[in-house]
Amino acid sequence: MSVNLKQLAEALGISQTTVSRALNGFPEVSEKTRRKVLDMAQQLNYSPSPHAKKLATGKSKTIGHVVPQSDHMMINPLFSDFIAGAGEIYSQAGYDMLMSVVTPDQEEKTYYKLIASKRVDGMMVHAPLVGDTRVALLQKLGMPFVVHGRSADDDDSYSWLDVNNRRSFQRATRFLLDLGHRRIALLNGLESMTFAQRRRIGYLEALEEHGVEPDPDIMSSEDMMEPYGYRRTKEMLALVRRPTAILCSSILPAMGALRAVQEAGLEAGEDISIVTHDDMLTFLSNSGDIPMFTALRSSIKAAGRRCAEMLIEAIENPNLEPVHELWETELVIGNSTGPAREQR
Amino acid sequence: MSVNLKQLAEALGISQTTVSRALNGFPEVSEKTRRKVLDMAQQLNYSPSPHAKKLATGKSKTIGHVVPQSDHMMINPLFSDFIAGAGEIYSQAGYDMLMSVVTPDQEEKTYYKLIASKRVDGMMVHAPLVGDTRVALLQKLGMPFVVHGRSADDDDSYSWLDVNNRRSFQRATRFLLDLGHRRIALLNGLESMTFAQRRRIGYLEALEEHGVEPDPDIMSSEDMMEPYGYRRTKEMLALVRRPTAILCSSILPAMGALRAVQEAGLEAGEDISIVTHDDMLTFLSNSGDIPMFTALRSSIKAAGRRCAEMLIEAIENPNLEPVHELWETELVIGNSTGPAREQR
DNA sequence: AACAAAATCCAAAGCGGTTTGAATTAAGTT
DNA sequence: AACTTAATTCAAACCGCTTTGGATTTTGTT
Repeated sequence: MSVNLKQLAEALGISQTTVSRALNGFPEVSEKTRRKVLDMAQQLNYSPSPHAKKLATGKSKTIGHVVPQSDHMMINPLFSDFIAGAGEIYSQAGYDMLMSVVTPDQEEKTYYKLIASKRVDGMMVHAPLVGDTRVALLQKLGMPFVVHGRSADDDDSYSWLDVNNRRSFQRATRFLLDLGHRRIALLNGLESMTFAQRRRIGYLEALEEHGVEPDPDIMSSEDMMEPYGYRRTKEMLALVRRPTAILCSSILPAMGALRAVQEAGLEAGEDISIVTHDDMLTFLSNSGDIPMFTALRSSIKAAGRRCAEMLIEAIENPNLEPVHELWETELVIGNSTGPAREQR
Repeated sequence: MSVNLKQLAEALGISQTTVSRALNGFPEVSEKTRRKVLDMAQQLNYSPSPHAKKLATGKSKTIGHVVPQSDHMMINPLFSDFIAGAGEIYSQAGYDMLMSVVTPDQEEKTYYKLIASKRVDGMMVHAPLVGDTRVALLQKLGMPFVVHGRSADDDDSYSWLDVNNRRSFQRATRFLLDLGHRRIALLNGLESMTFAQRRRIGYLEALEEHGVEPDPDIMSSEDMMEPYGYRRTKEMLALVRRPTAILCSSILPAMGALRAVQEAGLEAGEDISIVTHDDMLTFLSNSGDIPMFTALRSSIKAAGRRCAEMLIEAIENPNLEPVHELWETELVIGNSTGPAREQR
């Protein structure tokens, strides 16, 4: 059905060495021979054994993703979009994606093992935590990697791609302030994630610019799920001084918030405004002629694609400088915002 | 930092053969030597090279998932939960997960390649389509696989795990009929997927039992996304004879439906009932004291786990009979259903 | 003590590629 | 034609493990 190098070489009456070189585009083989080899390879349906190749070269043409089996990551619907983007690029570039789902306590060990056993040529790091140890580990082990997000503000010693979360939330908050809102709630993600921290900072900065005192009662930080948005919004609507606007960290809590608002007989964009960060999840699209939510948009799938490109680049050119990309979000006006209403 | 077999053997003053056998639990090595070998292996931090092992044994200890990069699969939020479940089991059993994101036209070729190159020991097949070719292909190639879902009703020649979709939707429909509903809408998933077909059949069977004529105007079949539920519900609410109940194929369109209902100033569970199939997505949990939706529940993550177990079982015992599991859903009563209201 | 059987252990040959160092051939000079 | 030099090609070693077939040692019998 298909042959190996040896058989191919025999069929051609040429040594394995030459055949191997011809196939791998080495310069020291004549074009004539190369043609012959390629033709015969095609004809005999030759395809090299990845295992043998990996053993011989020490490269695996594989990129590792280790996903902690906790309620914070896999839970994350962002995950599948990011993977879809990255996977697309991997396939095109001839890389395999190795995914390891592990309990958090196994995480570090898994990195070690994947790297020590040479099963991967590079690692993709998701959602860095505050004080994340993975970056240091990977640097120590000398493994190429790209971080989706950033650990610390000033660390440019590795490649990352991040959304300008601070600026993004600053803009959104300003936007609401400009509409006259003064009680602006923040439904943030878990602030153990660095991006959530940055978002809060941006939000606070904008409030301060406008001399608005932040109110802890209308700021929260939890896993970005629908019920969270619902519950917190319901609670806040019951406050004496309830917020006139809500800023959400993801479309899931935003949907929860909207549900609570509707259930209270209020109308989003009229009685209360909602702005959300929108990762453009394929299955929760905030589209339509006029989007349902006013949103800060940035495609997570596109981020996956770009991260994959960066990583492959880094693998194939080991001594490139680290690359950093800070993406700005798009502020898209939808139906969920309007001027602040008077409130007693 | 770490040694290979040869070095380990030298350190012990024993042949590689014996060391290898000791490590792999062969019987022809004395317990005394085995102990010595294991101790020294530990001490020298020996861990076998997976590449070399794969090359020598022909096994890869890897399970392949090929995900078509279309709007139907990756889109699918079910995906990440299923992966989380399966990945958990793989890790425990020492298997790697290889994920290939490909354009649909590359799909079949990808299966071929993964198998021909021995990169995988087994394949997981998701969401079979009507007239799916993957099963036949895998059978032809003699590769162990498990299907999450089923291709055809009577095909027991391979292992699958499926939810009893027909029965599930039959029950849900009966439940609504028993509450007095007669105009029951169906927001089905794409009927190119076999499970969606089965759901429709169950729905129709229940209607027929009660002598209710199905009405195509309130039956539809699309990708299971939020906007779909919203749009269709909005349309249907505008009908002269509008439905008094809606049966949804997933929690996403159900949320869309709920949004449309609330927006129309109606109350779910009072003015209109909603029942949905609930895959228990970790990020869209239909929980709480009383769940938001009355739902047919079946955990997709648990399915992932079980499928992984079945597949590993099949890989390690090649001549086992195919296994079939048909899971019943749990019918959980939530806030979204109630008796039918009179309608003019 | 002698011999067969059982228990251990080992050298070497794969698995299927890449790569080094040397040999052969072709092309270029004088 | 003789001699360099450059262009091709090759045999063999190597990557790190498994496994076959045989050799050696131990144990059990009579």
